[in-house]
Amino acid sequence: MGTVSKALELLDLFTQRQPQLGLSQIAREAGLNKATCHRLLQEMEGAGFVEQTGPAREYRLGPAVLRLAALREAAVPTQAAAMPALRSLAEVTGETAHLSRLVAGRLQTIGFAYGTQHSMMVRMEDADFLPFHATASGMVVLAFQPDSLAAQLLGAALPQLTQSTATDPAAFLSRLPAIRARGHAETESTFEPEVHGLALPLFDANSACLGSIAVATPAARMGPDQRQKTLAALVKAAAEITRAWGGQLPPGLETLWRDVA
Amino acid sequence: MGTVSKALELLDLFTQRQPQLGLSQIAREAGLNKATCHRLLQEMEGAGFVEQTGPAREYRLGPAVLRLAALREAAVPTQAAAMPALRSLAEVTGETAHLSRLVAGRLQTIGFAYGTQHSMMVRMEDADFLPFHATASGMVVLAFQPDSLAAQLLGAALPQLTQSTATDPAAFLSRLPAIRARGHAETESTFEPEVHGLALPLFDANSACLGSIAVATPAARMGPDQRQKTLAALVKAAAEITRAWGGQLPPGLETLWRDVA
DNA sequence: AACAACGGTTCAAATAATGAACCGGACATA
DNA sequence: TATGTCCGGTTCATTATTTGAACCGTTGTT
Repeated sequence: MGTVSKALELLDLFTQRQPQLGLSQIAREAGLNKATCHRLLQEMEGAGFVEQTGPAREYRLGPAVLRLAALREAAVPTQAAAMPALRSLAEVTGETAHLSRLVAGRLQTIGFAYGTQHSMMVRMEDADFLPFHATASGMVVLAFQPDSLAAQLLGAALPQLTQSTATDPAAFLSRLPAIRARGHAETESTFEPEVHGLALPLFDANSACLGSIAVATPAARMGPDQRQKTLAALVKAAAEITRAWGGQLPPGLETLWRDVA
Repeated sequence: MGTVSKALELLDLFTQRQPQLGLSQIAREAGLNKATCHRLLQEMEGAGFVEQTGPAREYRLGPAVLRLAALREAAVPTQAAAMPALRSLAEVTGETAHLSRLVAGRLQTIGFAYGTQHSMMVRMEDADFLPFHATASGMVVLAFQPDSLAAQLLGAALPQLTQSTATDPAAFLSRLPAIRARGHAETESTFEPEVHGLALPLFDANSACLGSIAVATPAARMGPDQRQKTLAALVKAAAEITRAWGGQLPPGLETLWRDVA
């Protein structure tokens, strides 16, 4: 792996929960030598991608990334184009809707919206990575990848997040064709107890699946009626976002979804 | 210069006007070998920082930057914290307000807002770099840097953008003390003909100037009354943003601004 | 006083980056 | 159709950079 990849991987260590990291911690988590990390961080600091804060000299993401994101959104308005459909989805279902897409082999949260009816909601965090094996989003995205790619993205070690989490990669992969045939993925309590997930795939212009749209519901509120309503709203939102992104549904899926709605 | 810096510099080539670039063009503009560029871009593509589009195989910024920007804003809500004051500034003055900050030795546009009264406005673009020598924002930021840093940031070659643009670095630098004493910078037709600029500095917790807030007005609309109104609104907005950012005005400036308003 | 963890630095050894030349294809010109 | 040019991409011997164990000074704890 080249130096540049190593440097960019360091940026992945920053999360909502750990927005600031010390040098030693970065080196530890990245599995790199402290001196190497220091040099890489120096270079990235010079470009404004990270900055050092306060007396503890911790590192955090720098202001240069704001410019890049603004340019990206201006060139390819992925998030902005999807938000109306996402908000409408949250409103109609009354639940938490979220959007994720495949970025460099991981599933990245792009946006989310809350419904307004209920006081108890499934909480989402922006800019997170979702585990493929424990979320409806991850499952549906994997289900619509070529088999070998799906196995590769899934990886070998599946952390057990709840009692219901799948932990055997082979068993997990064997369930993907059924998801593909159904056109959506459904989970309950695989990511967090009492959280129900329902996800549909999103496609690019070549009918390749590059993300998903999903609704997360407290399990107690998910019955047959709510499930039907959620599915119908998801189909509508998925079609709208795919259109907004200039995507193309793979053959068969359109009719499959039409029956649901 | 290290490999990482070279790679990150490639990202600077992408702008609003050139959101997509071919390999040869990137190599040319960056002054690097084509093979080197190709390898750097490959690595960045693997991390989702750039992606290749269509049959021409041009490169553009990738979706990974969105996550970083979201995290940055969550950790340090620079833009979000400043937008209310910026919008209010645009509304009160009726003109185009914009906010910029120093990032890796350049002045980067962070946000802007338009007034609503007029149909003719000075147009702004987000995520641009502003020239130090031809904008009120650039001048006021330089004026509040240590002398040696100001000279370094300014550089040696000052492109002549209009008839009124300053082109001699030494002469330009000699005017900075007066700007610092006045507490604001003013330009007319130095960046683009018939555009008047008025800018105030913004400060961090150590009273170091890290950016500016400015109002751009069509020269035809800028008279004594409008100028006074704009200055007063700028003082208010600058104080508000400095406070929101946890900044500290340098001694003397507060009283200086109080007289203006 | 002893210890551990921190951020940061050093320098010989190991490794990765570099770039001139090259390839095949697309396009324009003649 | 022949010729030339520019494109994205690749190759590989040469070169220069990256690497990491050991180190430094500081800080906070026991």
